[in-house]
Amino acid sequence: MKQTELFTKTFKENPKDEVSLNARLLIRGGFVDKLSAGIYTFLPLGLRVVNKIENIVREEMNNIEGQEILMPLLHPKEIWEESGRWNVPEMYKIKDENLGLGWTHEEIISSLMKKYILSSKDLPRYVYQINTKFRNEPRAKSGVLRGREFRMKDLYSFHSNEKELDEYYERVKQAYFRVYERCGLKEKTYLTKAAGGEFSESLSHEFQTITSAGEDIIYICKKCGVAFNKEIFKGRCDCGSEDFTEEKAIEVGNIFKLGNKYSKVFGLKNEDGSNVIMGCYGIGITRLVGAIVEMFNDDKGIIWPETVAPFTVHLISLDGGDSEIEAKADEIYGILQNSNIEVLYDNRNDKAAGEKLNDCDLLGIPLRIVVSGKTLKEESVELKKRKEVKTELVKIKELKDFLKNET
RNA sequence: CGGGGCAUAGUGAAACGGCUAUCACGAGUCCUUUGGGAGGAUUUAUUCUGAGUUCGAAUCUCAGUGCCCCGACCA
Repeated sequence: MKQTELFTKTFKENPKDEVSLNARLLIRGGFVDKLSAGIYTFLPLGLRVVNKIENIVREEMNNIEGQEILMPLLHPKEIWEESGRWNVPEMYKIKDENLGLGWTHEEIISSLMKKYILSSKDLPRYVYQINTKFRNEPRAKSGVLRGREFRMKDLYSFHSNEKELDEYYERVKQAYFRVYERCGLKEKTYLTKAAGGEFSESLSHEFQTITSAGEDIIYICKKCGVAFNKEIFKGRCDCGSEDFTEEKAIEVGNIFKLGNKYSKVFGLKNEDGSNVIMGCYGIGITRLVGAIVEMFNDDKGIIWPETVAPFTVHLISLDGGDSEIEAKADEIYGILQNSNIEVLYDNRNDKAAGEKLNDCDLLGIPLRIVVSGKTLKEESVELKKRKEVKTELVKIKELKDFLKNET
């Protein structure tokens, strides 16, 4: 993608009033535009990141036999009255209060499955969607970390008995860890025991990523590494230890054993009359974008992990209007494209070198390749990784092979 | 939902109740420029909305709206 054609814009100044680091960097870099508190447009750069993350999540859900569906966002009042959750504060109501905007989908999936699960022959079932959620937040804040409208993956599992749920629940846990690993968050993400909330009688598990931008407090057992959310923390770990570290963390996922709570309401039954057992599993996609930004940045901008970066290579032409250098940069752009490398090509010829380089740091694409008169004298280009300081010259002839080994 | 702060070009800022609301950057046009935000010329506003005080309001008062932060809440 040529940067002259890319629909976005970077900003030199931090947005006024915006304290949250992810909001500052995402807005300044032109990844997102804020329409209102907690309501964002994802511009091409930001959407590429969202899509990268969604695809990682999709692959991992498919790996545990999840099947993707897409549920509606307009929800009739009646279906929510079944479970008694029509009047919760989260619900945005529209159309004279006969429709609500979906803030979660237990009711919808349960009433759907009522038609498709007629006996234990139809079990187990694992279905998920990646979709928008609306939530009437009393206080949207912290950039994309807590929005009133956001992207979320929600997986629902249906089983004939508890044992089967328990087994699948463990598989989902592992799949979630693979998602966080692939997003670069593994070291800082802890499986955390938390309250079940209104969804579940038993406890739930959260996946909490340690960051000062987080709004939860968790206690991590120094002995066994299990974490506890402050809301249920009793000062003593299951392993017997009472030695903990306290951390601020952001909840990047949450899994629940719903048991028969919704199957009872919506009449999901096995042939012997017992209730179907359910689990549900959520990952906040756009929250993950924010968490990654909070985690990976420096004073110049974002440092995307390669797996979620909007592009792999940022090619920068410092040609000074010199048509020979420009032609050479075009040629290198072609080489990169032919190698199937996702490349953003800064071919702007009306920008000073400093502005291009600063934009490059702000956007945080993992690998920078500079073409200039200086490098062309050596028949080379200059490579620099965003997360490193050192640069190196690579002969243009050898570039293709070099990148094959790098990426 | 309680508490606090803020609201002026696209962005960031300035302006004692009083002169034509100022500056920087950005953006448009023309020229010169290109290794860390370069220079010149020129263009770029309903001071959030509504009411009030006053000879006179960006500035003071009241109400509303929006945004940010703390707390409460929170798949």
